[in-house]
Amino acid sequence: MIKFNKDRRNCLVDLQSLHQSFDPIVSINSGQVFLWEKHCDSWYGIHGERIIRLTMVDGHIEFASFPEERSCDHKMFRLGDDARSIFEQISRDSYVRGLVKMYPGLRLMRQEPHQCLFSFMCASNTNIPMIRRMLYNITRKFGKPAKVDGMEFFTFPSADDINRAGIDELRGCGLGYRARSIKAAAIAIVSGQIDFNALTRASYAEAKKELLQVYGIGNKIADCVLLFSLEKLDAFPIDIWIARALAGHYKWLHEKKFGDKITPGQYEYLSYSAREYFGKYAGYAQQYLYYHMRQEAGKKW
DNA sequence: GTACAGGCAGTAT
DNA sequence: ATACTGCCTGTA
Repeated sequence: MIKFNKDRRNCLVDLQSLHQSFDPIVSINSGQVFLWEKHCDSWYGIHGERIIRLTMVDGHIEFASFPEERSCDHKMFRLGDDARSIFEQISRDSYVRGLVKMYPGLRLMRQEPHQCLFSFMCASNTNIPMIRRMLYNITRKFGKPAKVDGMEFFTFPSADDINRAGIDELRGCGLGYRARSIKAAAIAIVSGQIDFNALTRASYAEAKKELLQVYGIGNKIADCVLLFSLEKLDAFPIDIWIARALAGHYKWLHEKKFGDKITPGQYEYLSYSAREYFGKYAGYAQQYLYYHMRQEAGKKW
């Protein structure tokens, strides 16, 4: 079964119909949500070269990818994860335990690394509607058109596609100063300086070090890519929302204060502490904290 | 007008 | 190490 909240970006999916034994529902995390749209009874998303469709049919979900790819759903929604074990781990913390019950289906979604990286680079110092606009423009300008259900979508361009574009063309997508960073990231990927497969096999520390070499990639963006795309489930990205959530609920963080910006020192302290505290699935805990903060704040996606 | 939005890099202490 | 600043662009 698939459920849609009133706030249209939040998409909940029943996993039982997707052959997951443990828990019922999955929700799309913030990173990938940028390019999802609802048309009629279906949600359509861009996943690299593919268009994804989720449809509610008689109480269960129908998953489709265009072009079709076997076990695409399995990969995207992390159906191979041992959800029970993960929830047990992060539920050692009583606050997160409450959130796991409150949002029983929230999960991580596995994203295409380059799409994830470019998306979070667009997200710096701006808001969701702007991010959506930038990415929408990028897909229309550099992606390939793909027709699904009579509607025209655009795939997410490869690093190569982006690299072929000039910085001015990128700016034309409304990226502003981010154009330079995105170009630099595209070059890093195309040149092989950043090798996502290698980084997936590498340790958290090693992979993060490599990502930070690239112009435009800092702590936050690196941790997002590590968590959402490079299998580092202990990565714990810190943004101002998470920082507030941590400060509001965890006494052991109170000695450190912060204003509306997070300094590198604070980032290091918060992220490291959270990884130690929540354990090897800290990133899952992060998603619960993040999601709850956004719900509380009543932000519209 | 001006403050602000889910960072980052460069420069100066 | 830490603090300060500029940066595109749109909205309130």
